[in-house]
Amino acid sequence: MNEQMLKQQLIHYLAERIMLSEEDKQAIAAAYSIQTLKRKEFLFEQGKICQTEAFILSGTFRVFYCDQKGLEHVLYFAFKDWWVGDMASFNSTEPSGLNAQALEESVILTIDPIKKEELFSRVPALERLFRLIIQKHLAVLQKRFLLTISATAAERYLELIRRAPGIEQLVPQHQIASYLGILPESFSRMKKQMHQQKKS
Amino acid sequence: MNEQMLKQQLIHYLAERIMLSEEDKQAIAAAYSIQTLKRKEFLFEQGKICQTEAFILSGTFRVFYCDQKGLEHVLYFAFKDWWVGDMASFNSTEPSGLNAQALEESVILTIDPIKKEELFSRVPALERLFRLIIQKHLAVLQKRFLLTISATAAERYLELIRRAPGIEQLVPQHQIASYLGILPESFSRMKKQMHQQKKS
DNA sequence: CGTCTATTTGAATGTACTCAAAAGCGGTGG
DNA sequence: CCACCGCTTTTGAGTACATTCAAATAGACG
Repeated sequence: MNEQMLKQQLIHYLAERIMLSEEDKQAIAAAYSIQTLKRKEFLFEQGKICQTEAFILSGTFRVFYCDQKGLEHVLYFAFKDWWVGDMASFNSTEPSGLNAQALEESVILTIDPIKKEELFSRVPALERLFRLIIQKHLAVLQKRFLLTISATAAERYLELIRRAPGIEQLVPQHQIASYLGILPESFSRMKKQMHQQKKS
Repeated sequence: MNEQMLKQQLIHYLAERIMLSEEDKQAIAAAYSIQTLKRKEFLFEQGKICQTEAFILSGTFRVFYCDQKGLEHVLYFAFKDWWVGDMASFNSTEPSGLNAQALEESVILTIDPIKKEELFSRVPALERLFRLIIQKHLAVLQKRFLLTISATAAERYLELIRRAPGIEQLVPQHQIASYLGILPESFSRMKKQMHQQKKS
C-alpha cells in the first residue's frame, strides 16, 4: 500500500471528529511518518527519552511498566485506530516510564512532540480534539483504576473480554494475567474455577 | 474577602502559565462563580448529572468512588490551587461516577461545561492550558495506578506522605487507608509494624 | 523430532481480609 | 468539670485468596 493511502486512514479518523480543510489534511499527512514494526519490536522503552506518539493503522501493542523487581505490568493493550504513547511523559523532557511492544507485525503513523506542536498551531481544531482524546484516555484509565481496586480479578477479566473480544486469541495468557494484576498461575486457576461455576 | 480579590487567585494561577490580556482576565473572572462549602458538604455526587469543575481557593476535598458493596475508595485528595472535578465525565452527558466532599470549610470557583466551552472560544490559549492540565492529571493517575499494582501498601503510604506532608493531620486515618486501597484495620497494623521496624 | 516456552497443577506460605470486641478520642449537655 | 455518647482506631482470632516454589503437561516453532 502506498504512503498516501495509509495516511488517509488517519485523515479519515480525524475528519470524522473535526472539520478539516484540504490544507489541514495536507499538513497532517506531512507531519506523520509511516513506520512498520515486527512482532516483539519496541516502539518506545522505559528509561529512554525517545518520545513518540503513534496512531495504529494495523496491528496490536501492549504498553507495560517494568517495576524494581523486574515484574512487568500491562497498562493497556492498543489496537487499530488507537493511539499509543506515554501520554504522561510525551511533551515532557523526562524519559518514558513505559514500554510499548508490538504483539504482531504492525503499521503505525508516528509524530514527535515538536511536529505535533507545529501541527497544533497550523490546525487549531486539532488542539481541541487532542484535549478530548486525552480526556477520553483519562476516563478509561480512571475506570480501570477504580475497577482494579473495587472488583475481583474475575470481574476485571469479564470486563476485559467484554470490551476487547477476541483478545485471548491475540495475546498470550500471562500477559492478560499481567493486565489483570495477577500471576499466570493465579489466572489459570481462576479460569478453571469460573468454568466449574458456569456448569453448576 | 470580596469577589474580585478571590478571583484574582485564579487569574494569578493562569497568568503564571499562559499570556492573558486584560480582556481575557475579565472574561475568565466573569465565567467562574464563587462557592463556599462547609465541612462534609458535597460538590458533586455519584449518579447525579450535576457537572461542575472547580478551582480550590482554600480548603481540602476528597474525591471518591462508592462501589456496589457500598465501600468507598478515595481516588485523590485535592488542595488549594488544585482542580476538582470528574474530568472523565465532565463534558459528557453521563452522570458522574465520583463524589467530591469538602473535608473542611472550603472556598472554590466553579464553572459548567457550557461556560467553559464559551471561555475556550474566547481565550484559545486556555484550550491549550487545559489540555496540559488534563495531561498532568493523566500522568498523576497513571503513576498512582502503576504504584498501586507494583508497590506494597507501605510503599504507597510513604509516597503519599512524601507528596502531601501534613495530610495525616487533615484527614482521618480510615480515609488514608481507603486511598491506599486497604482497610482501616490493615492500615493500623501496617503503621504499628513500620514503627517497630524503624526501632530495630 | 526435539527444544523452548507457556500453561497447568500441587502443596505450603503469607498477607490482607472478616467479624468481633476493646480501647481511645472528641464533642455535647448536664 | 465531668459523664456520656458516638465515632475512630486498635487489637485479636480465624479465614480466604493469591502468592511462592516446584514439577508436570501441553503447545509452538524450527
